[in-house]
Amino acid sequence: MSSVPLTQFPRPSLAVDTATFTVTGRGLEIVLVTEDVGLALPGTFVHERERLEAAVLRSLRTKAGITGREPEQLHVFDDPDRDPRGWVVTVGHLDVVPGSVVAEGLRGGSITLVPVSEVGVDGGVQLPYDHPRVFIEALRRVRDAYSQHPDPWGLLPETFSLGDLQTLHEAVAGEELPRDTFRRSMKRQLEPTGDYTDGRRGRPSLLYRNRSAGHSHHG
Amino acid sequence: MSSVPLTQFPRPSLAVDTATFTVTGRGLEIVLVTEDVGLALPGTFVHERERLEAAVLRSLRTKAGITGREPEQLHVFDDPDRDPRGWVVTVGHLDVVPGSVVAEGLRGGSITLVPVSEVGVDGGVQLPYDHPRVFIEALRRVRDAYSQHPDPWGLLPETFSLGDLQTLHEAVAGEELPRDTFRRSMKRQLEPTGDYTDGRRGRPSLLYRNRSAGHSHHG
DNA sequence: GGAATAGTGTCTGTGAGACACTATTAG
DNA sequence: CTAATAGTGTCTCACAGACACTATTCC
Repeated sequence: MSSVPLTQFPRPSLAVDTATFTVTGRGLEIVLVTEDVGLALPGTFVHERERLEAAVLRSLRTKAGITGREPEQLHVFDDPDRDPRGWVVTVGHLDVVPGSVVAEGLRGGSITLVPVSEVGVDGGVQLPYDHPRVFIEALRRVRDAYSQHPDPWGLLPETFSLGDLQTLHEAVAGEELPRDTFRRSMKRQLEPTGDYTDGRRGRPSLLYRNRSAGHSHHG
Repeated sequence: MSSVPLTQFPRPSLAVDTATFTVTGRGLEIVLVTEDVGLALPGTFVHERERLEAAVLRSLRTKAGITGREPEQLHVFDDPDRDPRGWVVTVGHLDVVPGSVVAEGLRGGSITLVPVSEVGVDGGVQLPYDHPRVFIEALRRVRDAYSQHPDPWGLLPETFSLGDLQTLHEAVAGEELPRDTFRRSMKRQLEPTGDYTDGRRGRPSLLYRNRSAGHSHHG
């Protein structure tokens, strides 16, 4: 970067698009909003001197009526012809929120939840623009993170049983997981609280908490 | 993204910075150029309707005198105060090139090679701006890729011995690797040619080639 | 022969996956 | 009691790491 005045260079419009996931009784779902082109990832242009993360949170709040948590950058889409209105560079993002957070948006009718298995397939929902690539990369990252850590985005409450955890992981992975292997690999990363569940059917189960409270879905 | 005219939004300047690695007799090194602020990663502003990859290759060619190969996006740096000249958003990139490619730039005196172990340490080279973060993330990715694949960026010639490959991997990793484990894990991913080295000291070794010719340093 | 490099065989520990069994609760 | 869930023990397989040995070449 040299010392040429900045005004000498034409500048692109900068936008963000966000793949937001949540887990419901139906499994892993993605949050979509209705645009001119149909169902799409919520996005917005970045305001002057606004941070990308702030733009993501703003778009989730105003377009989807939900409170984002920790937007994570995925990839920059820079095809100069990707938007017919002009030169627009978009940064794809990822976020994961608990079901309670999307409830408001759902009541308001501003968002649509779609199971990830129905995105991009025949008879399912087709996303516009570069959104399919954002979706695919975001889904890959979420599944990667959950295959290595108990609860990278803190979807579960402070304490939880291994059964709760496995139900969550199976929703994210979209398939059943072997029970014994799952428990052994997860127990290493969890801290037993000494308390037990009760009131449920079957034998009460030990409650655990995450060993390292801080989130870290990197690596 | 709504249908509001694009001109309604202020736009940031868009730039790229690239951490380019190469392997020399001294090990893994990074390509730096001299700017007002001292040694820095080569970078440039993105021209109108130019792709990020094209801007990266252009900056490597004009500032470093080297031919880039496959720039890969790392991360967007969006702190509005990161550049005193105004609102500049930078996309950090990564590339890895063979030693032969940097030779021209070295003769021209436009670049400086610095061993990665001397970047960011006391008594070593301090990078300006966000460049330390680009460097660290880029180094992590290169080491990750080489710990899983034989030669993700094709630094070795078409055929090579396991000894050559191990020397390369030890340069990248910055540490010695266990010989037997290294060979067994790599042999699975390589195809023996049936030919042997000759003219070297010691027992001649089988030559291998990469099983899948195409590059893929993703995952 | 000695130094240097290449290649192989074997043992141990760890962890994944499969399978089976016991334990504790609700109804 | 049965159904349902939780928890444990054991076996096998694959692979990493350590170690030791043999093989082939240059000097």
